[in-house]
Order: sequence, then structure tokens, then C-alpha cells
Amino acid sequence: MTLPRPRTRIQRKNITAILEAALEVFSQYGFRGATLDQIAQASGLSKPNLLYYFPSKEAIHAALLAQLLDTWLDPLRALDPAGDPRQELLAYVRRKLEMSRDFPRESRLFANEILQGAPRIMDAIEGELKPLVDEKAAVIRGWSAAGKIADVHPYHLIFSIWALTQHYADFDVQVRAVLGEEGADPFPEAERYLDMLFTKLLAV
Amino acid sequence: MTLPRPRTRIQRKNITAILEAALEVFSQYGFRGATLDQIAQASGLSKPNLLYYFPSKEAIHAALLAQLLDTWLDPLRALDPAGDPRQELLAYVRRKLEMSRDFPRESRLFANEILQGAPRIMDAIEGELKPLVDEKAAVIRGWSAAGKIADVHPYHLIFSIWALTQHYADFDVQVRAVLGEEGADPFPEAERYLDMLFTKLLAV
DNA sequence: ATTTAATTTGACCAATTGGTCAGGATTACG
DNA sequence: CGTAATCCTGACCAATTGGTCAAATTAAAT
Repeated sequence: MTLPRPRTRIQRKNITAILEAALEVFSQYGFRGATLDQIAQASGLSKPNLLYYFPSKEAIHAALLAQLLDTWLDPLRALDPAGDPRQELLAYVRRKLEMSRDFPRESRLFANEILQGAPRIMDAIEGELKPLVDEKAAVIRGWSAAGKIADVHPYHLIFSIWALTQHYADFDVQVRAVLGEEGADPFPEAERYLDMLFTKLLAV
Repeated sequence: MTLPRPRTRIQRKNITAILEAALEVFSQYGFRGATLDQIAQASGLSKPNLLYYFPSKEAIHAALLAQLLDTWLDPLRALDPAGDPRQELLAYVRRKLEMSRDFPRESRLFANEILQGAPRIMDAIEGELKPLVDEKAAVIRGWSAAGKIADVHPYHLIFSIWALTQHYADFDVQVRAVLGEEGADPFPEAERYLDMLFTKLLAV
């Protein structure tokens, strides 16, 4: 059995550049709307050079989705059943909002996939996300039953956390346009607002 | 001056079919990712036939966006400064959720435009949406100052209504996949959940 | 029934798209 | 330094894309 060669300096440089450029283009235009020429140009390579590193447009896209899914579930996984319910949920909200602030394009890549009907990530949704959500929903339901937090529908609670945090990434241009100069950076106020919203919602 | 001829039976039929088909395709794939062939096929016409009614792909898309923008702002416009603040805001939430339920593709068309950086609707956002939001934000701020509702950041309140209601349309495939068979129709529970969320949030 | 207007579409077009490939250029390594 | 490996790209390809157009067909008006 042959060991795969370690990645060369140039490979590491160019693969990074390609994925960075592809994230920009795919997150904006989706899979069908993105072109290899756009990605090649944005990465500073020629199209055949880009295809030297990735066999196809599909492969680039798949690599991005794999990266995304590798980290997207971590915040929900971190929800500790043994922890303080309110702190755990507020920490989850904060973590999700931070991700929207720090990885807006990844959020938009995901949104784009969902808008298309999730053709490439439905396996991951059904196979990983759903079981995880089911598990955490049961935890939340237990917390409610024990009177530790208000009685809320666990699934809709989780959806609301996703909706409220991802919105700042996915609809970023709208949020910034509506806020104008006054709200140059929406995230500090968003964090305060969401903290308050969920604190009140969960209060017994 | 020549009066425009009224639309013929066939024109009405075919223009409707084209816009219906185009809404399906554009809301899924965005402008760049959609093709005239797809739209033609979905509308039951040939491509040249489709182009007999609309001069270009751009023109079809523009017609859809014009329709969308014509109705999208109505619920916020209906927020009555003289009404009961809590009832007005809860009515707005309900109306927005109904729109997500009844016009999910329109919501996704809008989301797609925003993900692309809003290249074709930024004039409408800055020229119509922002002034309207500014106006209603001032109303909400007045309500808070008068102690009629809790002191919340008006803009983030409005964003949260958009985020929470549109999510059910935009992320519909994810919501339904996570809920599985148990949540065949998420909207009744969503309405209850959002009523409660905003009731608690706005409570003084 | 005839004429005029509207509608439909196969064939075609230039440009774009996701790729392929051979050969030259650059890099890495002994 | 020489050589092997890696990297790069102009030229090319078939398929697709947003259209165009003239002639045939259908619908509406007289």
C-alpha cells in the first residue's frame, strides 16, 4: 500500500485559494449559477489549472459542503444536558450568532443549498442533523417538564435560534441597507436583542 | 395615441403559465442558475414561444420581482400607529407567517435575490423598504417610550419578525426533514410558538 | 367563407460552459 | 547540477445557453 504524498507547498496554497474563491461564488450564486471561470478568476488561476487540483465543479462544491457540515453541527452538539438550561441555550444562541458574524458566506452557502431543495445535503440532514435535533429536543423537553425553563416547543425553539442567528448572515445586505450608516455593524445590538428575547422566552 | 389592445385569451393563459413556471425555477436556482429551457418546459411552451411573450430572461425575472415587491410591504404598511401595540405587532407576525405559508416560492425568490447581494432590488430596498421600516421603527420606539410595550430595539424587532416567519418558507425542506412525519405541517405549531414568543418579548 | 391578426416552432446563431490534453515551465530533491 | 515530479496553460471540444427568424398554423374579425 502506497502512502499518499504529503501536500506540497504549492498545493496547499492553491487548494486554499480555490476553496476561498469558490466559497465566495457558490455562496452567492449557488451551484448552478456559479461558473468555473468565475472561480478560476477569483482564485488567480487559469481554469485548466484549477481543474488540475479538483476534477470538476461538483468536486469543489462537495469539498466546501463537507467542510461546512463538519463544523455546522458543533454548537448544537455542545449543548450540555447536565448544564444549566438557560445558560446552555443562551450559549447556543451566542455561538450561532458568532458563526453568522464570522462565517457569513458559509451560512449563505448553506442557505443556497436549502433554497435549491437540499439536493446534495439531504443525506446529512436526515442522517446527522435530524437525529441530533431529536436528541436535543428531548433534552429541552425534559428541562421544561422539570420546570427549569418555560414550556416551549423544542423543535420550534431550535428553528427560531437558527432563523434569528442565520438571518444576520443570509440577509446581511438587507439588514445593513435598512440600518444604514447608524447600524454599520449590526452584531453587537443583535446579540443584546437576542439575549433578551431568549431570556424572556425561557423564563418560568 | 393608440390604446393598447386588451390581452387575448391566449396571452392571459400563456403569460400566467410562464410566470408560474418562472417563479418555480427562479425561486430555486436564482437568476443565473435558471435557464429559459427549464422555464419553457415547465410552462408547456417552446422556448421561442416563451420569448414571444417576454423579450428576455431578464424581463421575466423583473416581472416576478415587480409582483413580489408590490405585495411584500403591505403587512408592514398595515401596522397602525393608533392601534394597540401588542395586537398590531402580533397581527404583523401572523400576517407574515401566513405569507410564508401561502407564498413560499415568493419568499424564496426574495431570499435568492438577497443572497446574490440584492443586485436587482437594492433600489426598492433603499427607496421603499428602508423608509417604511424607519417610519415603523419610530412608531415602535414611541410605544416603548410610552410604556405600552417592552423596551426593544425596533429594527431588530422587525428583523426578528422577518427572520422567524420567512424561515418557514425559505428553509421549508430543512424544517420538514427535521420534523419528519410528526410535523407534516409546521405552521399551526409555528403560529402558536411565535405568538407566545412575541407576547412574552413585548410584555412590560 | 375569407381575410387578417396572433401564435407557434424548427432551424439556426454566437457566445458561454465544463471540461480535455499535450507540451512547456517551474519546483523539489538527491 | 541534473533529473524527476509537479505545475501551468493555450488551444481545443461537445454541449448548453439566450436568443433570432421565417414560415406554418391557429385564432379572431369581418
